[in-house]
Amino acid sequence: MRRRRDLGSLVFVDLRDREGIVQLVFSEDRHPEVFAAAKDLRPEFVIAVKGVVENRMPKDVNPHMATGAVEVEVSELEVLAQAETPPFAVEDESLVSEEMRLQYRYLDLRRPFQNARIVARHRLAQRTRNFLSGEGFIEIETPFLTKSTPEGARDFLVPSRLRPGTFYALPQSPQLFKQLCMVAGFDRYFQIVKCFRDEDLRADRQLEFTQIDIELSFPTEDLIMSLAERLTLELFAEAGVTAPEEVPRLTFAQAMDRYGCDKPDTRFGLELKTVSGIAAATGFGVFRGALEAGGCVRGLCVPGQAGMSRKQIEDLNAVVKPFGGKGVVSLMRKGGALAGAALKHIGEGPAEALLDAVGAGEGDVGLFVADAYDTACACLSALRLHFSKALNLVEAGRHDLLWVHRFPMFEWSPEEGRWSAKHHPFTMPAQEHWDLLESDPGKVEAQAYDLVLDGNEIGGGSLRIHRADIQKRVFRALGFSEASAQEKFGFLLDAFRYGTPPHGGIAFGFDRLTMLLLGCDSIRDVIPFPKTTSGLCLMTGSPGTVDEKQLEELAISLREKRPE
RNA sequence: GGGAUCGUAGCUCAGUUUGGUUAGAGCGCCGGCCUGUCACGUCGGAGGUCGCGGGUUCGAGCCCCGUCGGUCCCGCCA
Repeated sequence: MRRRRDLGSLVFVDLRDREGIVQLVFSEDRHPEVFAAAKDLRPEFVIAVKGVVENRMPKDVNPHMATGAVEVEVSELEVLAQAETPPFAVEDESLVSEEMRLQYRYLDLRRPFQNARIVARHRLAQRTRNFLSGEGFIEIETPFLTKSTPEGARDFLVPSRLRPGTFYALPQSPQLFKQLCMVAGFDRYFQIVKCFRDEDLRADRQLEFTQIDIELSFPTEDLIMSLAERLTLELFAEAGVTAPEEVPRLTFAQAMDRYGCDKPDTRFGLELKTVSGIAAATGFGVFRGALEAGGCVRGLCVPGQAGMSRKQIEDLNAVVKPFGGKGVVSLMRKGGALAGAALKHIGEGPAEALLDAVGAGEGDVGLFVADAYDTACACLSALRLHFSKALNLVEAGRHDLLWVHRFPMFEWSPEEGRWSAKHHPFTMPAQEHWDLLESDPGKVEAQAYDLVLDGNEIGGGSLRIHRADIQKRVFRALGFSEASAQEKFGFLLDAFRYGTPPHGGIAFGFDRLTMLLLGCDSIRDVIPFPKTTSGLCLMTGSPGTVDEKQLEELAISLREKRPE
């Protein structure tokens, strides 16, 4: 039960279940035998009642309540379980810190709106299963206790008792197994499956999370994209969210050029422009320095913001700082004249040209960042998002889906002094770039694609390498020796020797997608029992220490963590 | 690994700027009254290691150092 309203010789009780609420009436006149017991009812008691469902008198109807026209006149009452006063009211309206919600997660989940999110998640999962089954995919389970692989995220390790000193790893994704399903002739595979990555958490990242994992044989990029789009639209429909009419495709290079980001939010403009040519013609040291170092000058126009205060402009530097930006140069057209702190260094003529280049008219401000291309992109992308929030530029109810594809195959890792796979090492390089694998790995494009929803990556995949010779060349480009490739992935290379269909697939971040479709701000809201950003479960207290006996059985001895 | 921010009653918060008598509010809780409530009303009451540890001071919720925990971000997350 939810709440009791005691009017003396008349007691009302709201009775709640998963479906909703109904009002019970305990009347001293009509049922004195149960009336006394009703006085002792308290919130969260579990009760069973018998009574007659009656229409309320017209004046007593509650129009705000789905069941407000009826009530149950109770003649028998049994208290199945009493309840202590909960630490917070089990009501949608009660304000509770997330710490409390996570500590008493079962009470938080009991709240109708939170309960509904978990039910909605179930519906999305079921819709996924039905859709993919209908498309001829079969759900195949893959192991959680598997082998640690290099590349990618940190693994969670599970010690083996039967072979002391050895460890299983929990899968970062079922990637290798789904490819082996293709080798095994399953043709179309899917799975709604937990993945484990021992990395730092965020509002949209958990240590364990759920993917909709899909793989098929004899694919093309178009085939996979079209399948993924149809699945996504099914899920939009299930969630009751209006889907966008088209799903445009951008190459990675185009996305960086226009938005400075590989998962752009396209629901608002503020597109980026490169103005290096104009900037080079000025004597401005900030511009010259960046250009001489091989960088660029890029900018964007924020309409109608020429009136920003000096402090607001100053604060923009703080927006770009976390992304390695040194600062933002701003120019305004205000009252027919130019303004901006750097105007005197840039000069009126070049300033006009810069503002023209980003499309800034009267009342607008142009913001410019001079830096290495990647840094400039990151800073301007951050500025785009900053202004979209500050100026509320996203139209309510609008959702944009788009593909970003043809990612670079490799990115240079300065720490390790080698190339590393941007997607993963099993991604098929574009065929016309195979010759560059040895000569110029940085120019190789991958047949990989990400699906982006409102600036969030909700899915990503690729066509895979199905030929052992290409796979070996990619491993070599990544700096794996023949021996280490064989040791880590030998089973995959072996499998490829026995006839492997071309294959490819995609994986959706199911939690993240659910979060976005339900309009939640945190992935934790759609996960029944999530962990905090420091990886703790406040309800169970995990992770925890274990008995010496358990460690002994595993032949594990603990040692002090070495100071960094 | 780094940055920001928060931690005061069961819950949500004010009080910290400028150290000073007995730390407050709303909700909840407990008790009384109430026959049409549905955020019931009304009268009364209880309830505090100010996250924890140390320091400065005649005196610390308030200042300093450390630590634990929540949240957000950078790095990281193929």
